[in-house]
Amino acid sequence: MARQVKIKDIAQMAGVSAGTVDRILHNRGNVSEASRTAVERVLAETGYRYNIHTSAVSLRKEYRIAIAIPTAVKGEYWDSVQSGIEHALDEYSDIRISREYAYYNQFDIYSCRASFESIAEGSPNAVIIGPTFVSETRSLCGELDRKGIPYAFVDSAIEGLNPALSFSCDQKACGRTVARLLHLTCPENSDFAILSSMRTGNGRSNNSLARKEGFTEYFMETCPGNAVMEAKFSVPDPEESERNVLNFIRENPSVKGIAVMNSRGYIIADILKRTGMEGISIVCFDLTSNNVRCIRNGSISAVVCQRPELQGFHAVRGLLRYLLYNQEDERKTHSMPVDIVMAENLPYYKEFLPE
Amino acid sequence: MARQVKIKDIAQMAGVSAGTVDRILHNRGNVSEASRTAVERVLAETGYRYNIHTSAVSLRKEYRIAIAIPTAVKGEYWDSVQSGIEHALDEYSDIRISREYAYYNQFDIYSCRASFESIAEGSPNAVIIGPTFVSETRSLCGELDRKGIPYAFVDSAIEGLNPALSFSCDQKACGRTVARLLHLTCPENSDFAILSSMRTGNGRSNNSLARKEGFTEYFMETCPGNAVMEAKFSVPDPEESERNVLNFIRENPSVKGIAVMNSRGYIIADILKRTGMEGISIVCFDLTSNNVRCIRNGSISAVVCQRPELQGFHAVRGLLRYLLYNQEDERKTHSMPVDIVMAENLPYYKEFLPE
DNA sequence: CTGTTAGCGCTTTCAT
DNA sequence: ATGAAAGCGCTAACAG
Repeated sequence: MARQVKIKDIAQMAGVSAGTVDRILHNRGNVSEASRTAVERVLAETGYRYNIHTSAVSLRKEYRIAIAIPTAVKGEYWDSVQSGIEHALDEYSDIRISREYAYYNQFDIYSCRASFESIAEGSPNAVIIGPTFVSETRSLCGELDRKGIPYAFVDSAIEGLNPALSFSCDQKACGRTVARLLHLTCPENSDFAILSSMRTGNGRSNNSLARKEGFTEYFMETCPGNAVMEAKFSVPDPEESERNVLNFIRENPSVKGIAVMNSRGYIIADILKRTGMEGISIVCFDLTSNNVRCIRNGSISAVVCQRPELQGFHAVRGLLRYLLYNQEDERKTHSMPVDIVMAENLPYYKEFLPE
Repeated sequence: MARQVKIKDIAQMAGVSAGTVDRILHNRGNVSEASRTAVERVLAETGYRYNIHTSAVSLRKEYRIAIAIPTAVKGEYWDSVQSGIEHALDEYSDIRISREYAYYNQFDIYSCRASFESIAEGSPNAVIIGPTFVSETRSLCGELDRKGIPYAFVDSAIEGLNPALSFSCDQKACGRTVARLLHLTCPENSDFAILSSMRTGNGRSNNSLARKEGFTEYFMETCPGNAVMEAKFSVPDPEESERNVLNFIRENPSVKGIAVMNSRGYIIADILKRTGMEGISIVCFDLTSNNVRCIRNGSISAVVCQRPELQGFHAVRGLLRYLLYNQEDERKTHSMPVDIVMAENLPYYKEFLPE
């Protein structure tokens, strides 16, 4: 069961005091080279791991963790991430942690800039970032690196930065999975289409790009004969969306499967449902409440999910471990599972069990 | 952030001592009705929740937890359950816990009886049970109830018993999900078959029954025109299996989809692969290493999983909370998510992230 | 029945 | 640079 050896034992074995061992364990300096090596040898020999609980008890510090993510709209993607964060905060509520959300509008680079600046000013102990805008993220992370504040990415990662932790799915694999599901849910010899929502801002769509890549790759390998088209719709302008979508479908009657590379599948599903179009399968991302509704009413065939809640949970958990125990040696980049949800398994889909 | 209020505060507010509050918190008796009500009022008012860490620190007790499950063969179902258990033991290694496995042969009721009897004799602090044989489980649980030892079920639950916790999937929903996947992966107008492995013992097949029910229900609702047949094969006798399976397929060429209501899909997949039969889709349960291999080589279309690892993990976690904090008020019966795994999302399928 | 008290193992001053 | 000692909040044994 390990954990029999305690700091006092280590101290005794190394011929120093508990205080010294603690200083070494936490790289707190003020130790002679001699003590350090002696203690480190004993540490290694005994495989010592210290007790989280007692540590947490005496560590009276309050940690402030800042969270910079797109505004969490109830029932949508970032809301799940936030639930995961809150869930973790609750699970670890015996450690004094305060959280501070700095939401930003994911379509507005200025709001992002403002949010990120406020974060840097607050000098929190750790930061969770949902990185939408690349350059903004870069400058925030630079600032944090300078201050020695650890940060974690959720949902996606920005290249060339050095987060303590990062969580995301292999987006190409997600795209392939969407392709497979669409392929399965359409009659043979269908053509397929990717419907993209036009973004107001320049956005990232980093994720969407990789998803498209995986998607088209799948069809090229599997049935190169079937066409994969592409069309656009607009989230803020429903009437225009409806016109565009219906036109596209009328002009391309061979298209029996539509992929939406984000969570907006319900918009298309609702249009088709409302206008009585049938026999077109829709697959998209994320179990938002709108998509749940559409899976239930049969207008969406399946959804691919990336455990947003678990990502939020583990971001907090990981940062805490980092702060409390200097456990930065762990694997930093976590590739989340890609979940498939359809009507049959929807009722049981949960990322958490307890509570 | 809660957790500012401590026992001493409660004690003061209720006009008693910390000891009394502790007694009340843990139903340890020896308290006057007056104190009890006073303290309980303050407790409710303040929303007090005590600190897990400090509690764990002073609670020096060693907990012994016994585990009675079918033998965990590497790479198979119960091995995953066991990983989850070990994972939890590791996560909570700051609490002194010792585990004792009492494996049994899930096809041999006598070995089960022996295992269960050894459990009862050991008087552990808590027990995790993989309940295969109904009457054996009943008598073990009766014994445990008598001794006041809490127990948790994993994988399935036996009716009429009173576990502190129980984890399982809605097996009917699993069956429907298998049906859906098979339906999707077969050409139109296929017929379908359930291949059942003949059991040596009388076994439970409680789970299989519910799975079949969901499966046939799906096809009755969705395409009553297509036949759903049934055939048998034998796990211990591969040659007989091969004869049976091949005969069945030759006699029923319209069958393009085969469901196996347990983890033995790879047996059928291997037979078809070896004999060069193509165009038959197989869907079964559980991500065992054999099934992983078959998904990779394309001989199994999809697999339905029930988070065995997470079940094991939460069984330990829940029992510990029960033991340490008397948190028996929680929801007892947990319905696990039903996961769908196919080639595209297989590489990322994990039940755990950390470590 | 109840209050008091001595730890649990770790962290953190504070002297030295 | 290092040891001694107090204290984190909770539990359990003991005295009353």
